[in-house]
Amino acid sequence: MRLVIAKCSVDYAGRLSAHLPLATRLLMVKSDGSLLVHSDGGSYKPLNWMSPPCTLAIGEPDSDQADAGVTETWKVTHAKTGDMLIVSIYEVLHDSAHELGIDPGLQKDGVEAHLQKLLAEQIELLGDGHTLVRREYMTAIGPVDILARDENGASVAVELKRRGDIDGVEQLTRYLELMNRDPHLAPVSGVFAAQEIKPQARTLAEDRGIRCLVLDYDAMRGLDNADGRLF
Amino acid sequence: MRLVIAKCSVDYAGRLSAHLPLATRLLMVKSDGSLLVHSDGGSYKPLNWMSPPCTLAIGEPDSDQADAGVTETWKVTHAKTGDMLIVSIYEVLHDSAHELGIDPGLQKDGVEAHLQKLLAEQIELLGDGHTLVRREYMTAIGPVDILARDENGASVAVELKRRGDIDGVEQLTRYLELMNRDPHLAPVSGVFAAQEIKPQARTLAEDRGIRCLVLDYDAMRGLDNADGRLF
DNA sequence: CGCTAGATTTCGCCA
DNA sequence: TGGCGAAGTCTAGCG
Repeated sequence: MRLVIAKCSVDYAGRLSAHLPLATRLLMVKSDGSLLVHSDGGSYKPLNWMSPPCTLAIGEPDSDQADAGVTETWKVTHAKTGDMLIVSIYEVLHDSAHELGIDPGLQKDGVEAHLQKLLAEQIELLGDGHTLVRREYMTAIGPVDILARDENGASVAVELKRRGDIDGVEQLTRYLELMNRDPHLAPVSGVFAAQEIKPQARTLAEDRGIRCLVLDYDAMRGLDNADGRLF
Repeated sequence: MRLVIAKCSVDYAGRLSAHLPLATRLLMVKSDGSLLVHSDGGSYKPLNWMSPPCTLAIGEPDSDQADAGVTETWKVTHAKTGDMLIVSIYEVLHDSAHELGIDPGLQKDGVEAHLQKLLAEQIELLGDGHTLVRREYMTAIGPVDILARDENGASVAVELKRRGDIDGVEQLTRYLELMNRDPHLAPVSGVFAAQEIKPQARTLAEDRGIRCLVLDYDAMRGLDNADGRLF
């Protein structure tokens, strides 16, 4: 990665035309040739950029540009789309290159995983007297998100989704069918829990005797995090 | 703006939880306190970030972290939402600060607006003998991009898009349905004009008797702008 | 100030 | 690989 702080103007011609007047900016050249033009504010979005795959060609200014004070021009082209980004550099204030290597990438703790953890901790959200048996309860056709017991000790299988769609109801139905054949577990009732449950999914679930539970993620997180669990 | 290249790991807790394993990355601290964590690839989107308004606090690692090799910790908090970004720095490879000043900002030449202007000027692109009635012709359900007349004086409604998708065809269909109920206008034919028309959209449009017109933006701009404003 | 629609959106999933 | 939907979306216009 190469970092250049320079007084420059920028022109983009591609899906639209855009122009950045002369100012001091950060030019970030990534190892794939892509270029980001950042100002010292705003959001994470650059003022202008070129996405990979693209190629950077550094050239001399023509006489007109040289007269105007341009010392070098960067031309970034996207081979496929023909998009073009032209940076006219007037003064370089900083220039450094760095070897970063390949990034292992972001690990997102998906909302579903987090919801599962939170619901396991707040199992009473299923109803008074409910107790957790275990998360990821294994069955022959895959893990049930949460297995619990209700106030009478009867088994409750919970399928968790961020968005409750018909697929999730079908999935839970299969688990319930299987688990209800196991005399150690039966009778097993089902709870379909999600931040948002689609009307079709709710209709299908209730038709099959599966209870629907809409979860308030923020509230659950707030409860869990009131004492500052993470840091 | 402060630029730091460092071996670091990053944790984010806010609307979601995310973790970046130890690797060398660019940390960009903008003058509004916001932080961007960039890798040497990908798109313009940072691996992780904190949007302004937020505050950066640099602190010492605790003993556990120090044992693990952490030399300093950055804690960026968003006062309003409570979002938190924690950067654990293991080694600083580069550190520089730069005064950039306020950026004058991007000047965009919008494409759809520009296309509309260009097509209005080059209305004969619709076909020989076509004449412009007006741009943004108002109807009860919104403005039609361009209303024209064909060589026989019959009304032509034009829907303009940068990329022609099914939505645009639906939109034009609604306009046509409405306008064809107006005896002053009927019969109104439709033209779906875009720089690029998706096959599905073309099929739908032609099935409804709507003509498709692919526009060559560069050629249109070239005609309009023969003196070459940009390059 | 909240809502809405567009974005040079980008990103990820799934068919 | 293309289409579709979500995003820690961001951003600008408008009521």
